[in-house]
Amino acid sequence: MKKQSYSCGLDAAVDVIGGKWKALILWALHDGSRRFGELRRAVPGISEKMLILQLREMEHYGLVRREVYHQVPPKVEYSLTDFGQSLNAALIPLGEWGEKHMKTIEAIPAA
Amino acid sequence: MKKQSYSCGLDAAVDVIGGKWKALILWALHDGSRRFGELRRAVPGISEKMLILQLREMEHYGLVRREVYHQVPPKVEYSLTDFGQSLNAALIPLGEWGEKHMKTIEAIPAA
DNA sequence: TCCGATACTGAAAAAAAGGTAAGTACCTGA
DNA sequence: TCAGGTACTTACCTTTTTTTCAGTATCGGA
Repeated sequence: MKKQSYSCGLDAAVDVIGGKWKALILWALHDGSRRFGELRRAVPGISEKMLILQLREMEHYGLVRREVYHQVPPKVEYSLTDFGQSLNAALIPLGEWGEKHMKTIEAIPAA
Repeated sequence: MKKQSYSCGLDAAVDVIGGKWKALILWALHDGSRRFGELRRAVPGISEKMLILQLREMEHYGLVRREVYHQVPPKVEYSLTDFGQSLNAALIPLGEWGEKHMKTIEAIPAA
């Protein structure tokens, strides 16, 4: 999930949001901070394991900020950093493209 | 590489350009048609197998057009369809984001 | 005292993706 | 006759990614 050098900007960007879930998590965070459990519900189908794994990676990349509230029961809030927000903004056209062509894409047989 | 339904447009788009190579191939085709061998050289590090696999998938999705010239030695040209071009356009901001932050991304340790 | 909620962690297995290397067919030119 | 170029195909193997599922700690409330 990490190359040493990139052939172009898109290459680098794909490396960062690569995988099945990161883009969706980023998206789910676009309107403010969310707790772990909220995110799990916001990203349908994701397992707890994957959610944490991806969040940790995104935190490592500086896309996401993690804030722990020492309470019981525990509370952890995730939010986008400026870097994360800039990436999210760059993803908007792609999201719109997908929205526009979703019908077409869904109609394509899997095999 | 194909879900039944998508939770949002980005979800669908990521499904379409998912994987290590599709975005790069799309990119390599943005300025006109290319032959198989040209593409292989244009996308550094890709194996012939992966290139064909991805091209076939993209053809299947209607992103790429394949034209065979019955000559010897054989000649096959790949180019973007309008659909492919629209996707490519949606990827431009992402490419620019990657370009802009490439230094930052490269500086992040892999582990 | 036991249950539930929260946010995780770890091991193991399954599935998907990618890599390597060899082989195919065809004609051309040496 | 034989190597060379093109565009693949096939089989096999390794790596990476994702899933599954059980388990941890804490405290409040029934």
